[in-house]
Amino acid sequence: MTRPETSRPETSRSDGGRPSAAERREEILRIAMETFATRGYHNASLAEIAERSGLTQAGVLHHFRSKAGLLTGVLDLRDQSDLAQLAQLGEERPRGLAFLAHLVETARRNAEREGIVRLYAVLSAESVTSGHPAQEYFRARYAGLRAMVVEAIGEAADAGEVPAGLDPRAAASAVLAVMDGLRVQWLLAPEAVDMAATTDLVIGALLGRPVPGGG
Amino acid sequence: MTRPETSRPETSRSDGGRPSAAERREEILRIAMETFATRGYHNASLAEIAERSGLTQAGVLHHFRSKAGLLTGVLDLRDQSDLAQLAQLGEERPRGLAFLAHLVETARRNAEREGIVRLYAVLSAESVTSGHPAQEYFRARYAGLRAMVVEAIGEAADAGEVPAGLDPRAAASAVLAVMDGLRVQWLLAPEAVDMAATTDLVIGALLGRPVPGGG
DNA sequence: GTCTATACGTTGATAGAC
DNA sequence: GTCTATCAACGTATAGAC
Repeated sequence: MTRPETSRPETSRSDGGRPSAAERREEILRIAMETFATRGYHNASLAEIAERSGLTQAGVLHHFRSKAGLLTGVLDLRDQSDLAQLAQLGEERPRGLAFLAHLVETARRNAEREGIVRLYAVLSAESVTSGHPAQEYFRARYAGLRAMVVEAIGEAADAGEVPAGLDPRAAASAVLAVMDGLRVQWLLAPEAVDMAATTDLVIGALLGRPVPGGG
Repeated sequence: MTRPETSRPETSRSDGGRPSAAERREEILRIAMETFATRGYHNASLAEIAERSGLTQAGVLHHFRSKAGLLTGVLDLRDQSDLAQLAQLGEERPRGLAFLAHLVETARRNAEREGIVRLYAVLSAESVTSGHPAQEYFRARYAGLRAMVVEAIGEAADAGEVPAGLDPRAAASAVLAVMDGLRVQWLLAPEAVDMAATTDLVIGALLGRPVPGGG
């Protein structure tokens, strides 16, 4: 599921010539992602996305039938993004503690991908507003992510790596919540927050791992 | 500290007659709060706020000079809200572990105040978008809250209630982050998330408190 | 203090030429 | 596939009557 577009070979050419329709779509999506991340969905305008794409507004709407459709397209580009890539890993994802370590690693990488961080921070919260076109996307996303973390905690528990009384569902919510919350704090004050270290701190604490240098 | 306005006695009357200016302002702010919480700032319109207030749009702008001014007014109403009431407590706030317990209590109460939860979830994330009028407010808010939690952890540490190696600043970010992140998850799926219990779980884990029923 | 009227920009979307 | 032209709707804000 990494390629939502049906890229027809006869129209796809990556040389310096005129971009194919698929390439245009991809370019528009890339710019739309940045714009939604910077402005939020409602405050972003097709005109701005169009201008930055070197097209007119009508040109953009030739490739995506509506603004909401454009947002959907951006969210479907999730394979490059953030946590959601984990959903792409399918059955090959890391198990148990390794999965939780993967979350920390994701947080670390995200500190160098502000655009992605911003996109998810802004859109996930905006999605709770009434009638937001991404509401179902985020509801499903959180449900899926929670289930994955619950599963990983279960695997770790089977290996005896989790304190006996830990509620896996609460812990899963907590891990995802701390990652989300850190994004906003980090965007507002990057020097004051270490997303990876703090995520690791919480995961370690939940698992009963001794704090570094302490007891 | 429940009355931010300087209520001038000669204009303030709470009988059934025509509302005073101060009462009008308060009513508009209440409705604006709900509207910003439901729609977000950018997607909320003065027309909707006005209609729900029983005024025209021009009527609303007589009391607040601009939409941004209205948002500022809403945020200044923070004494009824959420975490921010802690900032109001000033020197009388609970200390050490009691402060952290207060955060959990706040989360518990918030489960019955969806409007406040929604307002802060939506606006805090929206504030990271470019040029957002509440950006400075939230930057200062997080800085202040982090400092308060750091201080509380320090007090708890002095009482020997904190693991030796715990980084107070990371822990403070983590506690606030988990509370923020839980808000979004809870708004999207209230039955799947227990904000208070999960906040308590994280705080307890960071403090090295044994998990309930386990060890 | 509230209204009507209005100015004036911006929005998303469509129609149709090329 | 991209454009120009156009649209109706909506946005905030102001002026001025009452």
